[in-house]
This record gives sequence, C-alpha cells and structure tokens, in this order.
Amino acid sequence: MTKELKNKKSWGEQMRRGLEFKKKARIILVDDNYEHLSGIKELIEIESDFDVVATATSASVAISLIKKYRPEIVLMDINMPEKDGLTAIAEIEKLDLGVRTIALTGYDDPDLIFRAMKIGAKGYILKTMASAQLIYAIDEVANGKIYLPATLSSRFFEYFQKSFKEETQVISDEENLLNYLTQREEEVLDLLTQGITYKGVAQKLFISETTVKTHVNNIFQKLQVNDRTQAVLYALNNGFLNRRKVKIAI
Amino acid sequence: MTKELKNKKSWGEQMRRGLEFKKKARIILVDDNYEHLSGIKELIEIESDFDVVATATSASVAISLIKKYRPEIVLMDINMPEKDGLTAIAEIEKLDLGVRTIALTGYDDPDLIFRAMKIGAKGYILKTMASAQLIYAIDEVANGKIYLPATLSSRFFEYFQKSFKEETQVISDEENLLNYLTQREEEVLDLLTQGITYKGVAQKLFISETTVKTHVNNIFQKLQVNDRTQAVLYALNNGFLNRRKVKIAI
DNA sequence: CTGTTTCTAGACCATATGGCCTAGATTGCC
DNA sequence: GGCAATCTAGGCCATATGGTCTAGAAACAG
Repeated sequence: MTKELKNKKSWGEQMRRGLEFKKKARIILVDDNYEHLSGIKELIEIESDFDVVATATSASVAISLIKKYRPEIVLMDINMPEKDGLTAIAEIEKLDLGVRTIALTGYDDPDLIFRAMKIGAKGYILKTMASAQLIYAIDEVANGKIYLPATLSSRFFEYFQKSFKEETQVISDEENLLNYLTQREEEVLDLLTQGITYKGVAQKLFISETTVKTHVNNIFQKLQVNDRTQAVLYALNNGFLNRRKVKIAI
Repeated sequence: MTKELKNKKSWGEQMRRGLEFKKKARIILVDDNYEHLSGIKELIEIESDFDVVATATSASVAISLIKKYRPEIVLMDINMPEKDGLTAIAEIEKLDLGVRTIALTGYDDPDLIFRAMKIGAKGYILKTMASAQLIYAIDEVANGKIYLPATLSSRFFEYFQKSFKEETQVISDEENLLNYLTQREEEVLDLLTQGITYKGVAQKLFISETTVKTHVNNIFQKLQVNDRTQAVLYALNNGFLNRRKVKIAI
C-alpha cells in the first residue's frame, strides 16, 4: 500500500512538472470540521501549487462562495450536518458553472461512491488516503479527467454491476410473455406503447382497424391482460422497448 | 506514459510475488485473430505465471471450452464477427460459473466500455496498452477486483454522468406537468399507472365512478393528453413513480 | 365574508375499446 | 398434399372510456 502510494505520488509530481506552464487551479475547500479544513488547506499549499481561494464549513456558505469565486475545483466533505454534501454537489452541478467537484469522505461505502459519481462528482477521495493521492486526484480532475482511485473504482463497479444484474434478471426471464408475440403483434404493441389509438395504428401499418383489434386481442391473451393500458405497462416493465434509456434513483 | 506503465508493471510484479502461495489462475483466451491469440498466449506465459488452459477463435467455441475447463479468467476480444464479444460476455455471466471476464479491444469507445462493464465484465483492456498493464489487470481481476485503467475509467464516468444527466434533466424540469396535479388527481393517476379500471379506482378510493371520471378528465387536460394510456406514459416518462428502479439498455 | 380551489357527483352522449366468432390468403414445414 | 401459424378482415354486441356540462360541500386565503 505504501509503495503504491509513493508511486502515485511520483506520478503526480511528474504530471505537475509537465503542467507548470498552465495557470494554477483555484480551489475551494468545504468541510464542517475546521481542523480538517485548515489541515487540508496547509497540505495543498505546501505540497502543490494549487491556489486555495476560499474555505467554508457549511454547504450553503460554500455555494455562495462558489458563485463569487468561480473556482476550477471544489473539494467537498460529504459528511456534514445540516445540508449534506451530496445535495450540495448536486446543486453545484445544477448551477452549471463548469466547477469540478471532488467528494471527500471517511467512508468507502459503495452506495455513497455510486451516488456521488452519479450526480456528477469528478472525483472521490478518502480522508485516510495519503496526501499525494489527494494532490494527484486534484491534478487529474483539474486536467478535465474524472478520477477515482483503483480501490474505490473496483467497489463502484461491483455496486454498479450488482444493481444492474438485479434489473436484468427481471428482463431476461424466460417466462417473459413478450417472447410469444408474433412480429406483427410486436409492431402493434410498439405503437400502443406510444399512446396511439387503434385508428392511428391502422393508418401507420396500412391495415384496417378491425385487423388492429384482432392483433390487440391476441396480444391481450398472450400477455394475460385485459386492456391497452395493462398491455403497455407489461411491455414497459418487461423490457419490451426503451432498453436504451437509463433511469437510476438518487 | 512509459514511466507510468513501468510503474504499473512493478506493482503487478509485487502483487504476484506476494501471491505465490496461491494456485495459478487458469485463463482462456478468445480472439478471432489467430496471430493475436498466440501473441497474447506467449506473452502471458512468459511474463506471468498464469496458466493458459485453452484458446478459441470464436465466441461459441469459447463458451463450450469455458463450460469444460471452468477457468478463473476469460480474456475476450470484443471485436469479433459472427457472435460479438459483448453478447458472449453476457452469456458467460448468465452461466453464473464464477468465471471472470476481461474485455479486450482496440477501441476506447466509451459506449463499448459502458456496455461491457454493465453486462458484467470485470475488466477492460486496450490492445494498445503495454503488456505489463494486461498482466496487472489479470492479477487484479484474479484477486476478485474489478479493474479498469485510469484512462478508460475516466471515459467511462464521463459517459455514465452524461447519460445520467440527460435523464435527470427530463425529470427535474420545472415544466413537468405532473406538478400541476392535485393530491387526489395524483392518487387517481397512481392507480391508473397500475392498470386499474375506473371502477377499480372508484372502489379503492371509496368514491363514485363518475367522480373518478371527473378527476381523470382533469388529469387529461392538465397533462395535455387524450386517453388513459397516454396519461400513464406521461407519468412514467416524467418520473411520477418508480424513481427507485434502474433501467439501462444494453 | 367572499372568491378560489378541491373533491365530490350526476346527466347526456359519442365513440373507443374489448370479447367472441368466422374466414380467406399466404407462408412454411412435415 | 396437408397441417399449422400468421396476417388479414369483418360482424355483432356490451361496456368502458372520453367530452362537456352543471353543481353542491368543504377547506382555505385574502
């Protein structure tokens, strides 16, 4: 572990050496613990050439400071009372000022990591990690990259894959009644899931309305439902369409 | 870049040295290009102490070999004709044999990376990456971790955040017509999104059917739709319910 | 107190939807 | 050839749904 971090530190230094021509990234630190705050501030000022333009001990103060200073980077402690860090990050992202936020916390809880990355954090660092790791992360994020240490990255992906697996189990079920539909029935159902009436379906498919009704009735029987709405719901809940879209809760 | 890789190489070696008491991980290689296949095989046999138990030049052959040999690791080229690598990975995951698959490809297309990780790949390596990187990745994955090189990881997260941002924009929109519904109307719509008829809604809410109709008509006007199905679709597409669920397309 | 909103409920009517049947044309398989 | 599946289409009928009105009761804000 220590060797690993020393390696990372040397990388970071290499990176920074190569970037000296660029302007120093301006940073705002947010941590409700004042001790930590000044500790990190000192660390950054000594170990790097970044510019800590402001610090805040609460999320709301932080946000007004961000509006005022427009820093490149915000280092945000996630574990804060009052307004929590995740919400704060979400708000900052919503402002759309191009500010890049790095989450800072003591826990490597995969759920926290997942949520932070989801709402737009550009990095996630543990307080227990060596200072070099922090500097390196800021470096990467300041250069437009998104940085998650390998250990956390691994945990993130485990969580990501697990939550996705639970989803697909439902979809990939062999008992999916949608598989029994004929091609034409699928086409009809497709149009139904767009909220189109029978008349509309008939026009789109160049068939008579009664034919549509026949197809629809067959669909009902195959899907074991009683009406259009239920058929559409069955289709949507069992991955008929919209497999493209992404919907994840915060 | 070269220095970076040299560092990674040394890490890998350290890791392996510390793991000599463990049994050698058994690997199956899959690549439709025979030249690549033997090249990688040689590389692994010389540069590591992993055991390449079999190779395949097609996904279907690979899958039967996997069933036979039950390797710890599968190194899968994604760009193959016939059955493509992603589908193959999905099938391997479905078998649920505990086999851990690493995707191998020439492209760092974020969509490819995203899809690979989503279906359960435990790693993703570019062919252009140095051999040490490959060995290190296998090491990590063999040790139960999920490994994505920092560069690819960054691209993955950009894609991840972007696709998620597009989703939330729709939901967090202030123009969301659902916000204009009264509480009672929401209750009615809630029941409609479960495929319940007016009669059923009336019974559930202990009101008359005509009252339900009144509410429904008001809902239609507020949501600017013409029928039940469209109202349900509007509700589902605009985050009325089911904000919990995760739906991601392959 | 008065106006507004919400929830309730009815009347009336038109049309869309759903249930159940028959049946011809086409295609592909045994 | 003959059977099965699919797509097509119509008839007939019952009911669910949608459109438009009116209207009373309760809650609430100004």
